[in-house]
Amino acid sequence: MVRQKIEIKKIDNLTARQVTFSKRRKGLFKKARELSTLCDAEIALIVFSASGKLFDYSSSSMMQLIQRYYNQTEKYKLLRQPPLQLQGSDHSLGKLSKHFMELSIELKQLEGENLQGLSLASLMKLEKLIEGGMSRIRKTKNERFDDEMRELKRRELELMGENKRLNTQPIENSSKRSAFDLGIETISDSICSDTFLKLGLP
Amino acid sequence: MVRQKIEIKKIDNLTARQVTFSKRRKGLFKKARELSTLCDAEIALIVFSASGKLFDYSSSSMMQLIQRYYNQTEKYKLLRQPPLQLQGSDHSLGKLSKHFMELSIELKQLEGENLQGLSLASLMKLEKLIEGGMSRIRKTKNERFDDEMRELKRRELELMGENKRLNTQPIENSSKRSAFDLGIETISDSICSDTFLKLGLP
DNA sequence: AACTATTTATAAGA
DNA sequence: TTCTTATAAATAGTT
Repeated sequence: MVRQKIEIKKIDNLTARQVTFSKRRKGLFKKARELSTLCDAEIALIVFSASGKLFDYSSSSMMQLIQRYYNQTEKYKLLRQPPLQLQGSDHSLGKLSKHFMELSIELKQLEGENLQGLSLASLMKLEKLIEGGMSRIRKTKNERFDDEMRELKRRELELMGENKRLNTQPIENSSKRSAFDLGIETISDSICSDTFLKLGLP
Repeated sequence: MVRQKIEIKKIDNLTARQVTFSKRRKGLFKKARELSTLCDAEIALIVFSASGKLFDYSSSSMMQLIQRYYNQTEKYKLLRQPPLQLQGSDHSLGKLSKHFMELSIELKQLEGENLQGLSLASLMKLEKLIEGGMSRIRKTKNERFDDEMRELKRRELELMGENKRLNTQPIENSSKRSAFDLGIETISDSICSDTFLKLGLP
């Protein structure tokens, strides 16, 4: 950009790279401060050098800014992800259940960043607290799972019965059978892709 | 800075401020990208406009970068403040950490009544959500535990060294030695009752 | 760390 | 918003 225009790609020479890093970093931080002051913007800037040294600036509290960032992006994600209640059967989510979901999402947002501030004792308490909630979630989940299973079994029997009945009456029944298969596939699908895949499971 | 040099203070005129924000923001992000490319640096940049709109850039994953930032700053904190003030549990909780605690308590209160309204898929999602938080809690807890352990070991060695030194000087050392023993007992105590017994560790 | 020739960024105007 | 342009600021290469 000066004396001779340079190409924007990694600078090969180590010394030159370090010098440029130092100069441009200073420039970048200055620009960040200026933008914040001039335009009343909130800015967080984190820079790690290639050697791992940390440089940072934030116009106010780094914690608050990052929190605000999470809130925004998480809200956005929630909006664009037609969140699974729709495809399944639960239009029945009450207000409190929704609140519950929101809470756990907020929980998710919080732990990554704020855990660092907690003491060992606090972390242990937290673990116990959440363990308790978790066990009840698992219990309810398993009950619900049993319910689903029973329902599937029941439908299977029902369909098999129907199938048999149709077979005794020699009228085209292949379409009926494929309808059954489709039904099962849809349910498996909603468990697998929605729960396991989307959320990154074992 | 052009046509006429400007002073770095909040621009009064709203329109001018918005225009400048747009221009300088573009410039700032460009500089950030260039620095990252040229010097192999890791950069995270978060900008909120005065009106609350979010703009962000990160040379790799924002999450990873922020996590790395926390790790660094936490290490720094550990170095400056000799910890061990953990038994009188959480006076050290920041606002957000407190919020986290409150949330998990609310979570605990809620599940009893509201879990019933959730579908299997929702419950599974919830489980994963909380499991993720939990694993991070455990990870952080273990790191914290290691830190404390190391610090205790270091102090133990220090005291043993001092003790030896005092024993070689044959001036009334019996009182000194008992002081040493007392010190160790206090430390063991804090490990046993506070950490292992109270909260049930591996 | 300084210098300086150029490039780049940008304030003001259109 | 976008462009133009005069000028301030940043900086690559050099010392």
